[in-house]
Amino acid sequence: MRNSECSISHMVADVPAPRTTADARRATVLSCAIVVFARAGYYATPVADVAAAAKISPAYVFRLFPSKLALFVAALNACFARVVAALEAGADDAACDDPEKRLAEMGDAYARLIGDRTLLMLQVHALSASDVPEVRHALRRGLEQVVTVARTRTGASPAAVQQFVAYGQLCHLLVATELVGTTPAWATALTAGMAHPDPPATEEDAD
Amino acid sequence: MRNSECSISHMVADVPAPRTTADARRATVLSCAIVVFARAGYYATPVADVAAAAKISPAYVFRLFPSKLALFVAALNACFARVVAALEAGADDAACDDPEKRLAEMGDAYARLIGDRTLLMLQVHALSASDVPEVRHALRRGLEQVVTVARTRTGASPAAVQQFVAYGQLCHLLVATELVGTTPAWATALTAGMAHPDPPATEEDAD
DNA sequence: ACAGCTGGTGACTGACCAATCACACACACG
DNA sequence: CGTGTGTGTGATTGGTCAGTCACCAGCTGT
Repeated sequence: MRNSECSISHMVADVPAPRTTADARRATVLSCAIVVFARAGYYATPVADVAAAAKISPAYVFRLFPSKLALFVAALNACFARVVAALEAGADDAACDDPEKRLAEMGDAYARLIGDRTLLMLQVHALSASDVPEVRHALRRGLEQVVTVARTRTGASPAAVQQFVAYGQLCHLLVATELVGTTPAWATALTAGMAHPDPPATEEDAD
Repeated sequence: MRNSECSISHMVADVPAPRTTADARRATVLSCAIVVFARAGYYATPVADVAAAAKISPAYVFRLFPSKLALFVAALNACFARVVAALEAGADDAACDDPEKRLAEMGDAYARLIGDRTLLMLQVHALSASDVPEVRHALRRGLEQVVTVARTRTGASPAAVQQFVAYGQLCHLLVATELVGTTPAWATALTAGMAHPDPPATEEDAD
């Protein structure tokens, strides 16, 4: 039944990761966790779903991460790391020195990043699970990074940073309620000026 | 073991709500559901907790509401009804005719309403559970009411309404992460100008 | 008193799920 | 070949929870 010797090439994607280091596995599990947790949130997604996405057994997830909570917090931290990186890249793109301009460029970069709902929904779910201390602390750390990078990399005023975060939250609301694609006339006031990249349709909305 | 005949009066507070109509019960269960669901969210709170808060058996909750989902959606609708009522009251309080002023008054009314985190957190949890169609639709209906009342009762511009909702969401973020009471210096930019009434401490934070 | 109706519950079930553990497999290095 | 080390899993367990059902208890009309 083994296919070691019969290494004919029509057996594709059968043993996807035959042997890796635990660290590499942890990284892939983390990426899968971001995607899977972003779908239904912390409480509604069993670790078995993450394991299936990473194509390993549920038991091994618990060897790579001490608990479901630790896995979720790690995924949340990775999520914020990506967000901060995108924000910094956006700030770098802005050649202009005007703080408002640079902040607007950052906003565009964020809008581009969350074209797929993944990183956005993970933050929404984390906010909902913020009664768990570890989640709340991770959330605050992430928000601190965002505020810091917005302040230092653009030189914008506190009020501008506040508005930046507020409209980011508005964006979360509109995307989560699916008010971006089909705007029902009463919501045109809310979606106005929201620079959302037109056709998301990346391949992760399969299934 | 029964205490039917030995109805001596030292058994106080034993049968707290001896007999009511089902409609009255439904109303109390709904109020309790708002409070209890606001604590940990839809997936993390069993209906038994709502039943305990309403001092009835879990089985009876399922007689009063067809399912846990229906109960949650009903609680969410009641939540938005209270929010809209508070917003309208705030608009009525503003004697001024200036749209910006009236909207600001509405914002103050909202800040006052969510002095206790209950209605706020329920909205946060609902947003996290918005992948459930019924929840998402209830959320959109609630948001529609909020936008409509903000537009019609203040006459504010669409951009002002958008900002109103955006800063409401920012308020949700700050309260959920407990960034309002102890602001860690990096977050002063975010909490600046947030008119949060100082001592919440209503009696529902007992237990 | 008895029937019929409505408020209310104990006890159960079937499913799901986090976490554990003994074990299997692959590769080292001697 | 044997022993050790690290990758990976099947099977299980203990617990929780949504939803159901048979049943009880009080009220009303006759």
